[in-house]
Amino acid sequence: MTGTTPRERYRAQVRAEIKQHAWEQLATTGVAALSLNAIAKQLGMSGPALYRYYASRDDLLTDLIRDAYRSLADTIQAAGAAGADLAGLANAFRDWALADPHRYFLIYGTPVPGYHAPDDTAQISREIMAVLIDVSAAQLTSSGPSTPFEAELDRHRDWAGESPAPSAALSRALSFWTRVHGVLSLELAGQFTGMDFDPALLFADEVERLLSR
Amino acid sequence: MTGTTPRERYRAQVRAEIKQHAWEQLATTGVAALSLNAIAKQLGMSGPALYRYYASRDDLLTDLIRDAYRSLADTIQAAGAAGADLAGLANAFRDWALADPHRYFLIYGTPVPGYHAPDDTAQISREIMAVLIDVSAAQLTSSGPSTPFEAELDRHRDWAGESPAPSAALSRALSFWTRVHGVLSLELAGQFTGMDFDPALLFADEVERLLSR
DNA sequence: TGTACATCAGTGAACGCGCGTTCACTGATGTAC
DNA sequence: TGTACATCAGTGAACGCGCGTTCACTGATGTAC
Repeated sequence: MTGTTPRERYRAQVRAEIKQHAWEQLATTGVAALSLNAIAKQLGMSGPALYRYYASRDDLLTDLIRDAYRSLADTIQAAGAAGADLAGLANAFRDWALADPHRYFLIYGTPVPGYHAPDDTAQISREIMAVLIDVSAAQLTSSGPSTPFEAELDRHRDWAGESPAPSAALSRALSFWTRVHGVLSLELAGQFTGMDFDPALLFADEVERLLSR
Repeated sequence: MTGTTPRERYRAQVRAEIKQHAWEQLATTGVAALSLNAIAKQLGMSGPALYRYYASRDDLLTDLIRDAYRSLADTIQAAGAAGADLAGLANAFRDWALADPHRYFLIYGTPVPGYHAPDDTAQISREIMAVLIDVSAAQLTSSGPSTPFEAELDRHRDWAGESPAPSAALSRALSFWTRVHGVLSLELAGQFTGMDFDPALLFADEVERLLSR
């Protein structure tokens, strides 16, 4: 902490309050209806006052998205550092998503035409992927027969950075991501409503099959 | 066709034009910005004129959603009737989604708080699921060891209707759905941007592993 | 085939709303000497 | 410790916009005799 003045602390606190109300609004009315004026009203302030804290509506939205990414990356990295295997990572993922579905959809939901996510989220995305790859690599037992997709990954693996992981690990990390997202996003969207099985079991099933292949 | 009068034909045609422009607007500005006034302007009509064709904005949106569901169900049923196996169904799914990503997200995307899909879409959803279950059952070779999730499905299978399919088929149909959606939705949302592998191979890989388990 | 009437598509004005954002201003808080 | 000044949070008025929706009306199209 560089010497924080009272004013700086106050600013940070108000920004936090704005964000908190923004999340509530996101949950009740959706991302499209996120409104600076409405937040100001909830805070008991006039609309223009918020412009002391955010340059525009998009600026606030960007901050929310960045926070969501950062929070997810921290969660996954913590699980990885604690020695979690793929099943453990999956559970961390799921718990994080269930804790706040709107935050999950802010990252992985329907893209909003015209809105471009800030560049640094791509970096955070790679951080998450790096953990998935590491844990996948550690959990690989036999190399097994290489698939067409793994051959493809041998040719296109720049996105994995300098990772020395075999393409089987990259392939498994991608499968992990898509399977976790597949079950989670349908569950959070309520697509299983009316089928009263426990989504957690379907989720666990999908993750478990990542290994036995 | 019950005797269609010229007026009825005209009405149907204008409704179709409205929907067509609605889809274009959906693609360029997103579902939240779908606006009757804007569509009217594109059609060269005044705003209130559209109320001859749709009772409200939600009414139009509901019609779009219903059409999207119906189109997907028709596609899947046609593939099933043509004797497609799971890989064939998956390709039909993917082709349909790639043909119009916004239509896909209208069904499977981030739910809009406060908006409730029309009841008959649930029925169409079951039609789709019925095809997945049938094809899964036909393609089952050995019953194999029952999983915890299949045991769960033995207890909760009302959603599958009167289907005589074994729970292994239900389980496989659900895996099919979540895997297909997992890869497809991330691909369509542009989450693979920057990783230049071919998403089709990842997709095929995930579907293929449904069988070898 | 022609006339009288009913139906219905489309218009323009209007209402009330909330939005993002700008601007000139007030009043409180912090800083420098 | 006190005074002079700079900084900055917040206000209220205002602008322009587009939205969904209602309403009374015009004019064209179809129907019945």
